[in-house]
Amino acid sequence: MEDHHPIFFFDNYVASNHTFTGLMSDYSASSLGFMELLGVQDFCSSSANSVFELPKEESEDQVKASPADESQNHVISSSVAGDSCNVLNTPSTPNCSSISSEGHLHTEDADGELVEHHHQQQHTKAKQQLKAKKTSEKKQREPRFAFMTKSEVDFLEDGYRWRKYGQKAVKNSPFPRNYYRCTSATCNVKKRVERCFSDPSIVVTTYEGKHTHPSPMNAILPSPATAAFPLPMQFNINQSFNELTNPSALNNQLIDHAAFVVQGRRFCTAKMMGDHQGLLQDLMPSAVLKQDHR
DNA sequence: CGCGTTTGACCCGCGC
DNA sequence: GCGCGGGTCAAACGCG
Repeated sequence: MEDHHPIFFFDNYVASNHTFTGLMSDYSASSLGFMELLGVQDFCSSSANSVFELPKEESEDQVKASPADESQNHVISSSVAGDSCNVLNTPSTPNCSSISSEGHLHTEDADGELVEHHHQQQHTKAKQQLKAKKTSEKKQREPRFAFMTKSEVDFLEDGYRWRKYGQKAVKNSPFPRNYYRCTSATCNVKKRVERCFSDPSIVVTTYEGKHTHPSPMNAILPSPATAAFPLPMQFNINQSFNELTNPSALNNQLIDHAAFVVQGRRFCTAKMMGDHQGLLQDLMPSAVLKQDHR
């Protein structure tokens, strides 16, 4: 491993019992320039249905304030109050089992309108059934985990195979949001990728759900380097996602104490930093700590 | 031909 | 109720 020492900047840190929400920057210059993990946002909480999200405006503000272009020196300002983290009981996308159930309805419509009408009836009926089913089910969003990445490429390789299933324009942004699903048959993990409009160099990637299978690329990924970064817990980011989004993990300190290895570079959560490098030990909401070891 | 992407339509929740 | 915005579907299309 190279002997570069990551320098972390923490802004807008918001602490809660089980979660880390904040922005984290790694200023260690990478000769590869592959990417920099700028933020880690954990959308999971210890209570099952709650989802942590940064309100859009605030997260925009956080990133917006990058000062006059110091290439490597992307400082994220903090004008956000400590409660920038909302707890939402988000209703949404249940694991709907029969969205595509209308396929068998297609008939040879030789009878024109009649068949079409019949088709429509069945169609709407199916929809109503779907709706009834949906409303009766407890709406529950899968755990989500998002991070911001400084990268030139939108789609960051993470070891899994994804199929794009949608693209939407984002309000007030010239950059679209892309929706991906894991291609593995039994796996319903989703991934959302969008570029931050206020800083186009930043890519926001959001994962939702848990992989039910190992990464097909596990074998060729670099192993976490422990020597230069002696942290008790290190994850390869491709493997750690399941752990981070595993509900059982939420009850211990995996979330708070998480370190990532991305392309051989090391990242960790603020708590991890605090405990192991003497930084951020007495975190106040919205605390700002800037250390520059350049 | 199989698999992935594109893209317009549709669905749904939410705020007014 | 209506419009808006986000999320998803699925037919058409492209590519190897």
